[in-house]
Amino acid sequence: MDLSEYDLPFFHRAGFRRQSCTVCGAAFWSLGEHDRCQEAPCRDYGFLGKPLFRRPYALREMRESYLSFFEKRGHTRLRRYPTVARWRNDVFFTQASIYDFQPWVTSGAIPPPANPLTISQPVLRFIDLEEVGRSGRHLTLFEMLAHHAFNRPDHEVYFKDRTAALCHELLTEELGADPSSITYKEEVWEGGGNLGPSLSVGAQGLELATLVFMEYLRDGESLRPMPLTVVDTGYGLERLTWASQGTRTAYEAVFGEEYDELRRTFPPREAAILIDHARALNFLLTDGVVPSNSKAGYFARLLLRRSLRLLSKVPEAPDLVAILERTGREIARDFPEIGEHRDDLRKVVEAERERYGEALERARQTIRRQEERFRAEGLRASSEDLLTWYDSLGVPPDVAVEELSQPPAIPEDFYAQVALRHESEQPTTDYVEPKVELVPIPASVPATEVLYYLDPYTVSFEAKVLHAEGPVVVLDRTYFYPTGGGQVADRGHVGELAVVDVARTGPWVVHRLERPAPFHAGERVRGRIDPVRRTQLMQHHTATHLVNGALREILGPHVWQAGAYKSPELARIDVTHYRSLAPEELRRVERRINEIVREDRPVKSYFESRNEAERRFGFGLYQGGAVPGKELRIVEVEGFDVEACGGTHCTHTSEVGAVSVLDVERIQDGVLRLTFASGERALDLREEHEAILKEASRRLGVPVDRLPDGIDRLLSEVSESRKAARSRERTDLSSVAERLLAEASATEKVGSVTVVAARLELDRAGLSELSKILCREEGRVAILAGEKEGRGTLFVGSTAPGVSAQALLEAAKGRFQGKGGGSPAAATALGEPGAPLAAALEAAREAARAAARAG
RNA sequence: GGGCACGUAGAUCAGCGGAAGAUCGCUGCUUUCGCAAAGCAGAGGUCGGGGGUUCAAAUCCCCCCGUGUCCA
Repeated sequence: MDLSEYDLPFFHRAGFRRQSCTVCGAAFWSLGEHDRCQEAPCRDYGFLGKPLFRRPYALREMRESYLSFFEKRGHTRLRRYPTVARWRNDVFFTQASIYDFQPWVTSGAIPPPANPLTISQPVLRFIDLEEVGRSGRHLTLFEMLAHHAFNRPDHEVYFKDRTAALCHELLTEELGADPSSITYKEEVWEGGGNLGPSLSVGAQGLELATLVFMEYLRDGESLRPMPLTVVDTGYGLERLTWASQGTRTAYEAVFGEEYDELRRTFPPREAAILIDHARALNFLLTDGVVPSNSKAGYFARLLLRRSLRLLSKVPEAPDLVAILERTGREIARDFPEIGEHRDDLRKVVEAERERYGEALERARQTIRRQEERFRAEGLRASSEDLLTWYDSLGVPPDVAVEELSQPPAIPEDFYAQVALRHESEQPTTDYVEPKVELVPIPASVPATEVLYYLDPYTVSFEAKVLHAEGPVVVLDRTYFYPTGGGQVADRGHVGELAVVDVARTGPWVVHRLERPAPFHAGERVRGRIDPVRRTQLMQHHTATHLVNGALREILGPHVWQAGAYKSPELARIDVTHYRSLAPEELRRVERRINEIVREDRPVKSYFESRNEAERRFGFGLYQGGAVPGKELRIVEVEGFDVEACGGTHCTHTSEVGAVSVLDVERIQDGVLRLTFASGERALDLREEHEAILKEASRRLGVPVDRLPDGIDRLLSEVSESRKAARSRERTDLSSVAERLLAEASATEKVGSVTVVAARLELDRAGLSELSKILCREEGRVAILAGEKEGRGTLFVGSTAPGVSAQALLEAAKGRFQGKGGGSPAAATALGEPGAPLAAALEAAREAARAAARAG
């Protein structure tokens, strides 16, 4: 990064001097004289006991000062975005305020909701988990105070100079920090293919903020300027608060009384972890994360289980739910949505607590059994076993040790060793939906006017061709709905050509035709949309909202949409829920959906300002993910369900027709998938299912309503007859056995041993069964030969002491080129085709005689 | 998304290349006025599903399904 990037007029105006840190070597700007930058680890904390600012601020006060400071300076204050980044698939959580605007706003695809803007965004940093409670300053969740500006070539808001000036004004004039104590360290920021200069703002050993200026696109080795430059600032609310109070750790400053209360029962580190996790969990659970074993849910589980472990170690510890609610009430003063669904949150936590208990109990049993086995072999559990048990059973090492009579030492770096185990794992790259290849549209082509929101029932329209290249056509206006929001694209015709796909790219709606288009720019064409398909898509999309609404109503507000798909044939929705759906619950959901359908409620679709919509409907709007932009398209099923949604919808619930839920599966721990159909398709499927039932009933000769009984009867008949066949077979073999024992040619006594040898028409299994019957008594040797497809089988069984079936087989198998083996009790071999089976039988018999005489 | 573990009788699990087992529960008998208990006897298994290797697979290999867990 070029030096001039940091050489801001503001620094010169205000009298800053560029210096360099003798410890880390970085260059920084300051009004004061410093031999090192004012950030850890280059210098120690200087504000402990000597607050950095004019006066102590509570967390709330600090947030308010910041936001109103920027409001007064022309910024629009935004409400927080969810902590779960549903609108992105590269991360699970919102890890910085700029995440709220990536990728659509930062790429320039969509205008920002306000410009410039300021926000306090709760963000999660699981990377710091181990530092929580230890460093005194790390938190799993913290609020990133930020102001952002998005500069287009035609509209420059502000960039580096004003950002630095605002920062300095805030810290010194507004908050009252000593101007000479602050250092602005030069750094380079890079992420997501973008990069730019940044300034790290430190004072008295604490990093207070980072001012990032996204300016370049990385293109291999070279840099290209971004069309849109972005001011991305981030101030740590908790750090500013801490610095203003100068308490020993950030936890005292941030959590105040709540922390003190926990300190009465727990050591500082544990108290900090508990309260930190409680805060993070309140946000996570409110934003719709359900604890599970993968993805975002895993992190909620991690926090819950860590908390439960800590609490279980102290008998007089308060209940986890109580801690969560206490913390939740405090947060709700600033974020009212937290704690709106306290009962629901409790259910989720209780479910997880129960599952953890079960998992631990199972694991304990496994460990106990394992240890018994070790003991039997004269071994003992190693620390390696502790790792394996943690990895595969989820038992923390201290719990595992409780179960062992001779426990190994728990390694100091236990969790580092766990990490080591996972180091070599290579995540397979996600399957990426192949994109329809689209010819790039020249920038000179004007934007398409989107009409499908005006009236979803219009299926025929006139438009002007703006651009046609190969099979691709862009019109000045269109009613064709492009793929989006889980709804597949419309089909139909433009002119005489069939439309095979419709996609949105930038400001255009692109129609892809079955073959190259004969159109030329300026020509007027008629667009016709396949009305049946469109109707089914509308029904399925509206039905999806009904299903979602009913699930939230019946199961609780922890239910969030985790994905959806609507085709003309079927629709499905994935939702978060902490266990599988009971048949009774499913029935209630289905009934409720169809009740709403019958009530013929209006379904209103309209645009509304984001702030107003959020105020009226809350965060539940973002079922399909947070949608950027000043305006949201709201789809409201009156009195039942409201979502921000871009799809085409029916205008009354009765148009949806009967909704039939076809299947519920647990596609992942914590996520259910419901597949359903509505309208005509639901009837089709009902008919298909009925036809299948009727056919089954016909074939079974049982009325439809008695099918289950009929199947039961059939199954038990099968099992009865199987048993009967087996017992008949045994009886038959028993009589064969008796016959053989009575026949002098087959049976002979050699000392105390009875040797039975015979050739039979039996396969290997038959020979084995017969041998078993013959060998029910002690002192028997059975030598049985059978033949199948020209290959002889020899089976030897023995209960005679000193006569090994295996040895007899060994003596005989060479005679018929047999391959095989076995145990002293039973052995068998298969010969080559045509090899002399009789000779092998005789050899075995001879060997048996010899062995019996010897024994 | 990936790693690891697990899936065997109604339940909990053992067996981990050579003839499917234990404990509890269940049924019957003995005993008892009856119950509990005890003793004896017995029923109960496509060893998750599908391929493969082998003379032989619950056991080894591959794929799939399900469950648990750890990691992102």
